[in-house]
Amino acid sequence: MSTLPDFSLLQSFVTVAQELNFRRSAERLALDQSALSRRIQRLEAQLGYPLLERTTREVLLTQAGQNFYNSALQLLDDYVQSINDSRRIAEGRSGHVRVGYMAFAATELMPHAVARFEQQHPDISLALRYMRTQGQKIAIANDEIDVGFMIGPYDNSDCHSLLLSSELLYVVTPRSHPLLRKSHIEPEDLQNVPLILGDMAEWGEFRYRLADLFSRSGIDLTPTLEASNTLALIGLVSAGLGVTIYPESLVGFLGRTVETRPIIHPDYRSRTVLVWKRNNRSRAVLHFVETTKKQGTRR
Amino acid sequence: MSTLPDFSLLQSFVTVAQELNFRRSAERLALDQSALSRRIQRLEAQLGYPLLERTTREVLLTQAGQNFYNSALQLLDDYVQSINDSRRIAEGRSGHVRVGYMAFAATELMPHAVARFEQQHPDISLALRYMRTQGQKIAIANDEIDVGFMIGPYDNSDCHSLLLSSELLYVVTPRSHPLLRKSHIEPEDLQNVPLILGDMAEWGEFRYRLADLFSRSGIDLTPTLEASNTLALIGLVSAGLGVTIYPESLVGFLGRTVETRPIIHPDYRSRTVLVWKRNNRSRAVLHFVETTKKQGTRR
DNA sequence: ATGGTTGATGCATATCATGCATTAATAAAT
DNA sequence: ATTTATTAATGCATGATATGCATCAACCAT
Repeated sequence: MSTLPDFSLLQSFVTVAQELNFRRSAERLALDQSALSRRIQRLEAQLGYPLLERTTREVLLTQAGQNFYNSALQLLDDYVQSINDSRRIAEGRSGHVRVGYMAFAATELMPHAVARFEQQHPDISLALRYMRTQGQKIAIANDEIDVGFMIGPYDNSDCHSLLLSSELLYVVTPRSHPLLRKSHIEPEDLQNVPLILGDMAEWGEFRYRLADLFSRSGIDLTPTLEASNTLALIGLVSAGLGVTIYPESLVGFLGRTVETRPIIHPDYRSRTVLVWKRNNRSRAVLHFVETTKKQGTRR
Repeated sequence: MSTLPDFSLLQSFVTVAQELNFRRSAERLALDQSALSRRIQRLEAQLGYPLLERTTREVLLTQAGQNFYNSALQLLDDYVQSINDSRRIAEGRSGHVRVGYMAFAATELMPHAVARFEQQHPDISLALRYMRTQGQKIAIANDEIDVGFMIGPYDNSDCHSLLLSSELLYVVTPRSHPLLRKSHIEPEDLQNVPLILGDMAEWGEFRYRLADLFSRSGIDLTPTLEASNTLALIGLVSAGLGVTIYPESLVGFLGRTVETRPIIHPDYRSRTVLVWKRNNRSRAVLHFVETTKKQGTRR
């Protein structure tokens, strides 16, 4: 067989296979019934075997025709798909990176990385999703995002982890509070001080790590109040109901209704890492990691 | 895009992508270089994006061209494969029908239909599978069999159903039993008579329908014994442990160790139907149905 | 027996792809 | 710097192919 039957023949056959009637099929294909009849005859001649059994009153598929019909549908679908895939590449969307980030990276780390990356790679599109740390871990494992800005460290043999920042922790107090007499806070200073923290649903990772830190200092970190969002959190602190603990990355975004003091202790730092799967070989993702890496680690 | 680029264009592009030289490619394709140049131009025009970057001295693939080249190779391969698959079907048996049957059709209905069909269509092969009614319903839905001889009626909008037989039900008793005084049985006669039936795993559909029939007569049809196969069933009846109920189609295959009496009641009949999917357009299947239909409905 | 519908066929025509000749561009050779 | 050789693109006449129209044969319903 020197030539493959053309797509117009495949599409014609698919229509006839569905209608089992030449007149209606010709109508669907916007051509004369006689032209359709000849197309099908040409197709069967080129293949060398019949696809249809027909009288002037009845059209049926042969077994080969049934099989060919199924294949033809798949072929046509794959073809259109490949044309569209190549078009996307031609139109400049040569890559795509799905980025997850949590609150601490939302103020500087992620925006700076994204801004720099888009400047250097305008042809690669990004999809940004706010997601708490635990959710990012799952989403990376499930290939729902490519990279994640999360609280670290994160030791997972399936993933790379890049340290982006290691920040001081700050105590946030009402405008008038005994702790403000000191220029900096030691963990022991927080013993028996009413504490207001974000709830576990949103701040789980942070809470878990704080509890770990304080427990090593022999301090039970049980909040007297919890809040679901930062506005409520800061509102409660402003009202004098207690203090909270913030990473440095968020301190610059506080209003004038509260005061802050750094916690001085070699271990009391908040780390943010960029995580991505070891087996993610996407060039776009590797470009993103390179760009973020070049920002340097903020200390 | 109203038309898909034809295979001759794909094949031409694939050759150019491999040679990266129009003259050599035209030679391979046995056509004039100018014709090849226009083919590639036509292909790029229909796709709407460039596949090649070229001067009079150099031909390169664009990113889209690279991607399209990979897809085109796969498509062409799949196409040839599907043509050959369908040819094998066309050249081998011109058809194949997968037939399911359950016990009641095993003695006459299915064998007669098969014998007649093979005589009329020696070119179509059959695959017979014993399968209880419920299993046949699933197998038809999952395209594991084409037609099924099953207990009916079976009302399913996705399927055709052809009534093949409507048979009397018989009571099978030991050689000596009080019920044998009567020439025929009425449902009420079975009240309080020990009953032995096939277990639900093998006889589920029959059991379900019997229970429905008897419940309408106010009779609780709970067997005192169950058996997994007919040999055990009839053995228990012979031994005087109770009676069972059989459809007419199986009565002729009983031994001399038991006696039978028909159940006379307008509703107490066992129906066998042939079922096949409405969207199964296979000519072979339709022939099988026609042949079975011509046997007439046994009453 | 008649009428309506459907797939196939003959024929003239429209449409499209090709080969030939030529041109413009470009790299290699001098 | 100039010349030569090679290659992709273009104009044009021609050949090849597909189509629409009219018609026919087959077949089912009435």
